[in-house]
Amino acid sequence: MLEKSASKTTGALRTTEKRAPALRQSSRQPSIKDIALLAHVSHPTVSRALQNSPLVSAETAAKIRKIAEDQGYRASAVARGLVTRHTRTIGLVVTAVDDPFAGEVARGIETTANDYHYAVLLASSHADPERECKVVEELAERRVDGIIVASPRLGALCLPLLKELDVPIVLVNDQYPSEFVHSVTIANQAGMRVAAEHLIGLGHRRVAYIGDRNGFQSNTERLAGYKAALVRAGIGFAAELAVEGDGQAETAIEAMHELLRLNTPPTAVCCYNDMTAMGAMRAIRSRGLRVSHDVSVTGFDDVFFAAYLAPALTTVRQPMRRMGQMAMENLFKLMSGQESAARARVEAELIVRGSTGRAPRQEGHDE
Amino acid sequence: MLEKSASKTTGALRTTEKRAPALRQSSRQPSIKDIALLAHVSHPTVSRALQNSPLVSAETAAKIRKIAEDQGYRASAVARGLVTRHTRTIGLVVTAVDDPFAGEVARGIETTANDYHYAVLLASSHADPERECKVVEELAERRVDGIIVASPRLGALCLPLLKELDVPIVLVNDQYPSEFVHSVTIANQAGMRVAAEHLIGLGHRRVAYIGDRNGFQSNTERLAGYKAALVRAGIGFAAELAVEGDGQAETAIEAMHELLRLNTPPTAVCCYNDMTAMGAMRAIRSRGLRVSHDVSVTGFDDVFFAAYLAPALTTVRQPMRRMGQMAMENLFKLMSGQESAARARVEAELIVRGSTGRAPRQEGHDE
DNA sequence: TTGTAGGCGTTATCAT
DNA sequence: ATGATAACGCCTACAA
Repeated sequence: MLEKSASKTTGALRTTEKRAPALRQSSRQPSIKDIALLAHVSHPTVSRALQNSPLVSAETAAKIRKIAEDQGYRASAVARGLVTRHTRTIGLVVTAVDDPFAGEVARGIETTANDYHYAVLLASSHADPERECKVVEELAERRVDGIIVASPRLGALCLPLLKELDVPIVLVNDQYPSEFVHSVTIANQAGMRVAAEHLIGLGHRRVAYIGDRNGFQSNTERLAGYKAALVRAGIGFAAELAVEGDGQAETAIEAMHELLRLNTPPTAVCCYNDMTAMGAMRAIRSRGLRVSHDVSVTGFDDVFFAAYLAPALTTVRQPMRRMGQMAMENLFKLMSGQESAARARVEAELIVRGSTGRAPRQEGHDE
Repeated sequence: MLEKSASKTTGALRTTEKRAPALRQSSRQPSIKDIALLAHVSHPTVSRALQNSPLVSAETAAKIRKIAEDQGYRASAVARGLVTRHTRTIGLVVTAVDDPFAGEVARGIETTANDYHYAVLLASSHADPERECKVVEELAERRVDGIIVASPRLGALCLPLLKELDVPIVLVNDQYPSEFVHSVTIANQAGMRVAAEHLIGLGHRRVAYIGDRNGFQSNTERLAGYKAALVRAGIGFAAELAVEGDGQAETAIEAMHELLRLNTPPTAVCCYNDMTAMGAMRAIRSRGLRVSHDVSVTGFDDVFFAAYLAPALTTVRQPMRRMGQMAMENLFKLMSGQESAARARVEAELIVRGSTGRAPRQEGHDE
């Protein structure tokens, strides 16, 4: 019968959730009709006047607007949305609001959305694919005009849902390879390869990688870039040098310690992102080693604090705000029926700072 | 006539904004009536079935739900909002999404809101009071059930608007002193005083302050706490030691340089927040001085990266997520008519780390 | 230039 | 247990 989860229906959900207390009914806001009554005109006339329609005489328009303002009239976007069939609202799904990457992307999106008088409905998935589906469904119920998903693990779970939804969707920086998905991505592989090559150029031969185990597409690509650089340099890939974190600083600490406990520890490490790099740097210091002098570190993203770390972090910059802006602009195109949008790709740029330096004299050389 | 800005009316705005391209009308989503037709029942019955009302027989309910799911039916929150008069949406106003403080508060809010099946509409003011009013108005039009304003400069501009709005509002960490405003704040003054006392206890006599010129209430209070500590220690307040940034790292660099150029530069500095402290630390290093050894630094907030700076930042911790949660819970109370909420106050806690140390031997002692 | 009459997709209030 | 009917506040014909 294929209906494994009948309880997952719309209405069913609501009853299982915590219930907020009953809402007080505040004294109703004035409606278009109230204004019409006061102005001795019909409701549509009020509607027209407030929309600056040329179909209403200047004087009546002025009178109406005056009354509307006096009454503190504020058109109901929900009523308007019901009839116009669009809400001038887009949904933004992020893994966590307080992630610096997501924050900057969100800023680009929000700013652009606002320029067009759109509002942003925020939802976090906390890297839980099930929850991600839930919030997307939620957004659909609220009839958002479009959705942007930033840095999700867009599991197989969600794909059919998204296809069924027929709401325009743009993905930022992590697309599940599929035709119908529009996305803005960065050159993950090339970016990480450049970072690794930079280290190799500094004489490093034992270069490690701390990844993200959440299964993001971006991690797969960055890891590939790292490997490519090693292989190309004739160094080859050593499995013991590729460990996994979760994109958070704290987890990276343990991952870095693990690397430093190896018989032949790395002299450099490429990190999935800046948060990871920050954790790695801390682990390095906590062992009495010096970042750059003893172990070089690279990050990815170039979040705002990267330049303020000591030493400042060498990292692969993503133009995050710009990517947010592009995502929003692509979404606008999609919403207006231009299927052209498709994939946009931005280039990554290596920013060399103090966290990377020449490889130290090797004492315990392997072989 | 008191209508200084007739053009500020609702409808008028929209025409001056950039216009997004016309939206395509996607093939309509199934409505409750469509389902009713297929199930050979009336619309209200469908509505009831989908809400798990006991007023509908188990079999019809099952049949209806099956059809609804097959059709990919998704109840329209906008239609529901029109009749129920609440949208299960709250508005969140922040100065900037990508600010780490705002981000963590937002996370607390979002998580709590979601527990109650509420959604969050995001709006940033970018510290522009005019824009702040605009977004609040915008939120009102969208008929949010409540509003949380985090760290705004709630100028006089907004106050009358907020009062008129009759939407429940909770402020986080920056309240304009007024009776009708509900807020969650931290003990700004006490917190900063403890930080300053910590430095004084370490032997520092030249203690500076880098504030925030945006005119936040929190800055006024923190500055007062700083002064109080100095006065109480018999050191007294020196105007030249109190300079202003804007809460961002970059501006703090210049502010710190200014302090270090003084004839008798400070040996310690209290910063308005962690971002400011981060900038100050960078300025200190760029002059060849060492943080802690030469100049001690304290922050405020304890954002996630504070512990990862080198040296780790001594700072006054705000339980940001918790504050977000409290704000949301207070808002729920307000929305349910309990006027009790009022002000909630949380305590600040000094977290001592490596960025503060004993005052250096003073060479050029004044007097 | 303005008014009248519908309808958007729900929930709510009556009936039956 | 179910079905008519009427809102909710706005917009959009179409008619005057």
